[in-house]
Amino acid sequence: MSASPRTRPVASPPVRSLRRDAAQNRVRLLKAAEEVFAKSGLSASVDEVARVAGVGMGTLYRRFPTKDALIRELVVDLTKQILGIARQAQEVPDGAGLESFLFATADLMAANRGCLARLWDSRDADDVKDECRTVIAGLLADAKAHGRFRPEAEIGDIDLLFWSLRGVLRATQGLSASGSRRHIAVMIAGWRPSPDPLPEPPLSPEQTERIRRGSPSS
Amino acid sequence: MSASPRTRPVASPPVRSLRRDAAQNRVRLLKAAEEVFAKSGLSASVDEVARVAGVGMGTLYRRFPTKDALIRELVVDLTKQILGIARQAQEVPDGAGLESFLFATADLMAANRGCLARLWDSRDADDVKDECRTVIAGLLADAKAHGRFRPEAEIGDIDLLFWSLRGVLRATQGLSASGSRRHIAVMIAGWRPSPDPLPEPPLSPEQTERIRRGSPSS
Amino acid sequence: MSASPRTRPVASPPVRSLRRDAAQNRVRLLKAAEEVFAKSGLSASVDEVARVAGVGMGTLYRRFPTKDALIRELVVDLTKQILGIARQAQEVPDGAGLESFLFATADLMAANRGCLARLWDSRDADDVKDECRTVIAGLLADAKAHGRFRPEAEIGDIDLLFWSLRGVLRATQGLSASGSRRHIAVMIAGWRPSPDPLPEPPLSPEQTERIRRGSPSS
Amino acid sequence: MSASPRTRPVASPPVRSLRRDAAQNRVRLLKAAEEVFAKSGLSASVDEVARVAGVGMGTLYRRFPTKDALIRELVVDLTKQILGIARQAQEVPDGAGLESFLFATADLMAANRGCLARLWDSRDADDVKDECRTVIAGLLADAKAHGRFRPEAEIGDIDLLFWSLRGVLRATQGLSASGSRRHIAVMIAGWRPSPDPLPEPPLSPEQTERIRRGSPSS
DNA sequence: AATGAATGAGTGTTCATTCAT
DNA sequence: TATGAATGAACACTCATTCAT
Repeated sequence: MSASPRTRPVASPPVRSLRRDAAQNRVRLLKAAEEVFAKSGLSASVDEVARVAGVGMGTLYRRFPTKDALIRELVVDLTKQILGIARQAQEVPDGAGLESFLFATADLMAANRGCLARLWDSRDADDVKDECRTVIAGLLADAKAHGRFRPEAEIGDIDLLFWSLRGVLRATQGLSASGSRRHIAVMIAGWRPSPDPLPEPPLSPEQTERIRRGSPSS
Repeated sequence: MSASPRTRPVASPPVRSLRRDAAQNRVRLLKAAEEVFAKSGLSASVDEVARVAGVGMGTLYRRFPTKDALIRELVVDLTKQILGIARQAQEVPDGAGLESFLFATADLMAANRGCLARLWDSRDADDVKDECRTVIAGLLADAKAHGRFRPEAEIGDIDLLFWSLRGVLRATQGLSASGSRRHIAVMIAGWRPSPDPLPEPPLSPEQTERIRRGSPSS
Repeated sequence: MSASPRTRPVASPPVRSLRRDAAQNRVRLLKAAEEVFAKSGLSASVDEVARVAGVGMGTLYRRFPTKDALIRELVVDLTKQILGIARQAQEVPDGAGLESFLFATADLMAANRGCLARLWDSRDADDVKDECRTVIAGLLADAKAHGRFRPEAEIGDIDLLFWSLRGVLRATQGLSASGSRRHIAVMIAGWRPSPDPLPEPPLSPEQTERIRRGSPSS
Repeated sequence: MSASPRTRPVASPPVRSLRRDAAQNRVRLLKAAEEVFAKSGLSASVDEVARVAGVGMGTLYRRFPTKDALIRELVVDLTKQILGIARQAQEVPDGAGLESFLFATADLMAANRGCLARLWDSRDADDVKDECRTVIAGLLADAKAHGRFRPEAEIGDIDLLFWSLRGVLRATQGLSASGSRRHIAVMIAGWRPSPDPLPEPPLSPEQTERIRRGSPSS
């Protein structure tokens, strides 16, 4: 809090930093949005968000031009955290990175249910998601190389896995993350190498892409 | 089913077809609702449903007293079909009934995405769902007895599986059922008996019940 | 009920008589309308009226071109009955005709509350009402001549009295006619000749007329 | 009230007049509602009220959560004014308070016809109405004690009187208050002590209560 | 910069009236 | 002719967004 060496010099020009209270309001609004959307879904009113944040409507709309932009910001934040987790998982040895990534992400999502509905099927934070995807692809390759995942597993299967996880999290709203952890555990078991091949082919990359690039639904 | 003498000749018109029109409209409305809700979610407007069905607002409200009742009807119809599938699955030998039930249900749900959001977390058609659950519990016991499912599997895990399936179906809107079939295949593989125990405990029956009896969310 | 001399010959052409069942439906509808409107006000739906009458909507609209016409018919019927009472009151001796007319009319209205809201301020049955007014004017003159009513009483004061009576009947819906009878009694007492003149002038005939000819309100 | 030092100079604008606008709109809405309901009845649409007030629908609903609440506010306002009049009437000597109360109330109601339909048969402002009733009972007792009202007069008869007054006011919409004043004058004359007893008994308190506590009708 | 009042298009629903059967 | 299903304009009310203060 003191003027430590880390503090960015006041005059730094490239990103015009928000004034202290403005930034505070921004954070407050994001927290309130997460809370409100987690409780009542994305159809909750912006008035409710502003009320919980303790700011006026005008302030909300000064920080975020539309309700959609507010949600998008939640999505971007969450995506960035997931990317962080994925990168940490790269350090895990013996091809177990993917698994630890999945469990950690499930826990993170359980604590950030507000914007899950928009997490994987909107064009928000596409660059971050692309990077995330690259890292995950590496984790998957590593897992397969170490014999922890079936060789048939493709990156699109991780999409499937996340979509299914979202379904579990949506249903277990208000409960602990144990449901989603159990779900992840079963899915990982399903992806372990096995003499029985999967009877169903994977989604084609085109299909997956169409979904990932899809417009945000209601 | 055969052309029995009782079958009225196709061309006879003047019999009392008033009801037939009404029934036609009913079906048209349900189809339109399924289509519209599948595309735009349950928050789609009833005007849109009526427009797609090609009828006036009043007709919709003559058949279904509220928008909710319309959705409920979709849910009830689908639940009944699922129960039918479950019963057929009871005939499948060697403990494979559960698996064929899961694949068939995934296909059915893929063709009826409109009301999935209400399928498992509303109190609609509770009696049918309860019966469904009983049949499924039998299928699961059978599968476990034949060594096709882990002994740790509980009925609540089937809930988890359906919630995850809903997530996949929601994400793959507009696509074929292949994604959901692949997901089911992986999950079944995950439930196959294995020396590695699942690291996570199941949801308690109380938790599952709380979700199943929950109020319809947005 | 027998073919008495008074019975109009069946073949009489000038008014084409409705077929028996049609006339029955007409009566049933009027009774149902009276009942429904008395219970729920004139804003009750025509569906309800048809339902209570036990006929279809089409039948209702065949007999009465609009809801308004149905109400008007109730008004006309009631007005005719009031005219009948007024004429009978002409036979009462000693200037007491007006008073007996008022009590009798109050009772009649209490039993026909359905259309009271339209009774005195619409243009329905204007000819009958005009005749009614003439007879009442005679009763009033008679009452004044016999010293039973103040000489200051004018025909417009009878309008006032009926309007006030309607207010009482509206308020005492569901109760007996005793409230309205008491009200009439007090008003008659107020109109008895007295040394104290009324401090307020009567409504001008123009004002009264404007109300009587007013458009039907909601 | 005088130009005290505290009075802020008229021209000072920047003080915090947000609330002033809101209050202005509130008053404008109440005036518009009164006007619209007086002209078209309580079934007039809220759009019409908003239009006449010159504000958007949202503003109306910001001030009053439902149409009913708007009407209720009119009722409450009017009831409070009536209570004020009743209290002033307590100062009138010689038992004439009730009469001056009745005339003043008739004038007030004539200027506030919009919500009369709800004034006496809803549970709005019940506490104010109860107090009003107590004061009126005192006025009536005083009038009887001074020989200005028949001893048979009961508080329920004042209800009757007000119901009848409402009928007159409803009918004389668009006219001056002279009709209602004349009506009050006649009723007061009718309640003057007289050797002729009223031929009808009063409403029982139970009956009156049932009406006063009745649900709002259409 | 912050506030919260104002806006108005949109929602679910009703109901007088029409019309196919 | 009788039926009741179909119609659609109208209603009460909501909410994302704008704007005066």
